[in-house]
This record gives sequence, C-alpha cells and structure tokens, in this order.
Amino acid sequence: MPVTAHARPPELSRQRDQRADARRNHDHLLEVARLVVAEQGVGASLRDVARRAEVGLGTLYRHFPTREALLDALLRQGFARLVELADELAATHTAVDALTAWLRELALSAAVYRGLPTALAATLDDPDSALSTACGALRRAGGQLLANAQAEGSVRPDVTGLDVFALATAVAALAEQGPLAERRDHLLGVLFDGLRPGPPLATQPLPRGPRDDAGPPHG
Amino acid sequence: MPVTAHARPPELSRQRDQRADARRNHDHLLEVARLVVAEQGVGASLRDVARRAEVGLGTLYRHFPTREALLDALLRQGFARLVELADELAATHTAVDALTAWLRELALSAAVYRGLPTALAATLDDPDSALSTACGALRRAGGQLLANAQAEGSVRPDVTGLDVFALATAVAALAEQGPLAERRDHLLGVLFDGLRPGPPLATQPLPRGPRDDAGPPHG
DNA sequence: ACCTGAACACCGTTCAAGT
DNA sequence: ACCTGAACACCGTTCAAGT
Repeated sequence: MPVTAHARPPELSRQRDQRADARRNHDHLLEVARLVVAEQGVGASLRDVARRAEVGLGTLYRHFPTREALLDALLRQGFARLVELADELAATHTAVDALTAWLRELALSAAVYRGLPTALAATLDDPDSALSTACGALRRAGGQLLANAQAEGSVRPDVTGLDVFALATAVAALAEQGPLAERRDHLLGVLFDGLRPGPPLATQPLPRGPRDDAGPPHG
Repeated sequence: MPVTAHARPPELSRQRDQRADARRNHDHLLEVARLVVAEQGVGASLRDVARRAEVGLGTLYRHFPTREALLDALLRQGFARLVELADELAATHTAVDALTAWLRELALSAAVYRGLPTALAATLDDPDSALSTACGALRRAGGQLLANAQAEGSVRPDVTGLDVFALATAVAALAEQGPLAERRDHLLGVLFDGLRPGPPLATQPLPRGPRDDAGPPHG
C-alpha cells in the first residue's frame, strides 16, 4: 500500500490544496458570518454577509453552497464539544444527572443564534441537510446518555433519543420568546420530570379524535 | 339612555357600513387566503393571495393591514370554539382530564396551518400583534383549566398558564417535522406527565452555568 | 370610499465573463 | 482555480392616481 494520502480527512486536505486567496476568503467569510448571524439570527441576509466581507456574492456561494453549509461551519466546533461533553458527563455523573445536564447544555448551545433551535428541529425532517449529519452525532451522543438512564430504570423506557432531542430544542426555541427566557430552566425541569417513570397524569380519554367539522379549508 | 347603537360589536357594524364591493372583496380574500395558507403555511406569499383573488395588492393590504391581521381573521372561529370547549370540558370531565384534553385540542388546532404553532409561540413576545389578543383569550381559557387542576392538587403548582400554553404549541411545532408527526400524542403525554406533582427527576447540579469560553462571536 | 398597480427596496440563486 | 457582479425571479410595503 502506498503511504501517500490514504487517510487524511478530505476537508483538511482540501484546505491544504486551496489557493491562498481562497483560504483567506473562506476564513474571513466565516468570521463575518459569525457576526452577522449573531446580529440577525440564522435567517441572516447572505447578501449582507458577502457585502460586509467585501467579497463577491458568488464567492460566498462557492465556499458555502447553502445557508445550512454556512451554519454547519459556524457550529462545527460547538457541536464537537457537546459530543465530547456527553462522554465526560457519563464518566463523572449518575446516568440521570448526566442526561439532564447534557440536555440543558444542548438547549443552551442551541440558543447561541436566534432561530437556531427551530433550525435544528427542522433538521429532523430532511436528512440531506448540511446540518443534519452534525445533528445526527448530537442525537447519538444524547441517545447514549438516555439509554444509560433507561437501563438503570430511572427514566421511562418509552421515550427515544429523537424525542428528548426534539423536546430540548423545543424548549430552547420557546426560551427565545421574551417572557419565557427566564423560565427556561423551569421548562426544562417540567420536561425532565416528564421523563420520570410512573403512571400517566391523565386517564387520557381523548374526548374525540380529529374533528370532522370545520377543517382549515372550509371552516 | 338612547337605544341606538349602544352595544353592537364594532366589527359587525363596520361590516354593515361597508360598500358592497368592499364586503365582497373582504370575503373573497379570506376564502382565497385560506387556500393559499393551507398550501404554503403561515408564511404564504401575500402577493399570491391577492393575485389568486384577482384583486389589487393594495386591496389586500387595505382589508388586512398585516399578515397577522389576516391570520387572525382566518383563525377567529376556531379560537372561539376552543374557548368554548374549555368550559364544556370543565363541566363534563375531571379537572386533570379537562386540562389535558384541552391542551391536546390546542395542539391539534395549532397544526391546521404549517408554521402556525411557531407563530402562536412568537405571539408571546409582542403583545401588540393582531394575533396576541386572540391568544390572550386562549391562554386565559387554558389557565382556568390549569388552576382547577392545581386547586385539586393533581397538577404541580409551579407551572403557569403561559408555561402550558407554550409547551403545548411547542409540541405542535415539533409534530410538524416528519418523523415526529406520529409521536405527537406521545410527546404530549411526556409533557403532561411533567405536570405531575412529585420530586424532580434530577438532583439538578447543573455542572456549570453559561460557559465562559467560546461564545458565538469568537468561537 | 374603495380599488389599482407601478415603484421602491430588498431577497436568494445562477452563471457568463474575467483574472 | 477562483472571483466578480449583473441578471433573473421573486418578496413585502407604500402611495399617487384613478373610479
């Protein structure tokens, strides 16, 4: 087997081969994007990013073909840290505390950019998104913590990693609304307590299914 | 006291005074809007609405000065029905079942248009929105059911009407994502179980507060 | 009193032309 | 190999001109 270029991560090698101006543009674009997204949220104007980076609009699209590719680059480090954190917490805390602490960190991390919690939840829909592979790693990390707690019997067995990931980001999304910001930890507490095993709150008669009268197009 | 025009709802009287063509445009616009919003979600193109209603763009804006005013008109009936339903459930079910059944209906109703759950949650932020007064009535109705259940001691006392309203719409928003659609009732069940009184799941050490390293602008 | 649609200031995305 | 920016097809919103 030849020794040359057999296992170097493709991203890194691509960066190596880049022309100097391309590499400079890439990095500068990322810096500026971080500022603009911090200001305007994940729906930030891409034109603004290119403008403030003093770069042609096509250059932005060349380096980040889609908005989610840009977000992915912006979030890569923080996501990696979260994945590591899962292992650290698993090693240092009880299963339940590791799970809840990690989910809280997930909610905090999702709040770094306005609209990100919703964007992460939207990721669940199309697995082709540039963000969704990164989210997959997050979900696996959280799923492991969940499985640990479930194996102990301290968390109800009928919730999935998808469930808790979605619920945590949903709480993060709610906390973006002004009056709920300070209740974030409280809402997370309600969510966590919903994970306790035990009899359900309601006898769940569900008085009727989807109403047959007055649907959206004609009511 | 004069008998003339002392308590007629202003909306109805305004409709009375309208010119015939105005009234026709108003109603037709509403019909078309219902279709377009059903197709495209709450972010639907207002231009499309005017176009398909075969009406000048300014006419749409005259009748519905903002997107939320249009949504409000679209949702008025369903919201009124939900408020009534709260009383009906309170009269016919236990406090807990009335609360959970109503919250489930809220989540179902919020799902009639794509993006509506998020729009309802966003309402909590600015009380000046055309939707927020309608949401206020919803929250009051739900808050009463919650208070009933809390008075019984069957629901934890440290949640507010705002909390449960927000959480229910958040679950509705999650259920818009494909893989979670069929888990809507399950997620609601987790939420409801989070309302049970009792000791918290975690001892909540919250290993560290907001991280001091790697914030959004520089990490 | 109401309707109309052009005008304005924005978008995202693509792609021929340059270097 | 990479950058540029005009071009295209959309938006929401306003407002002078019409009837």
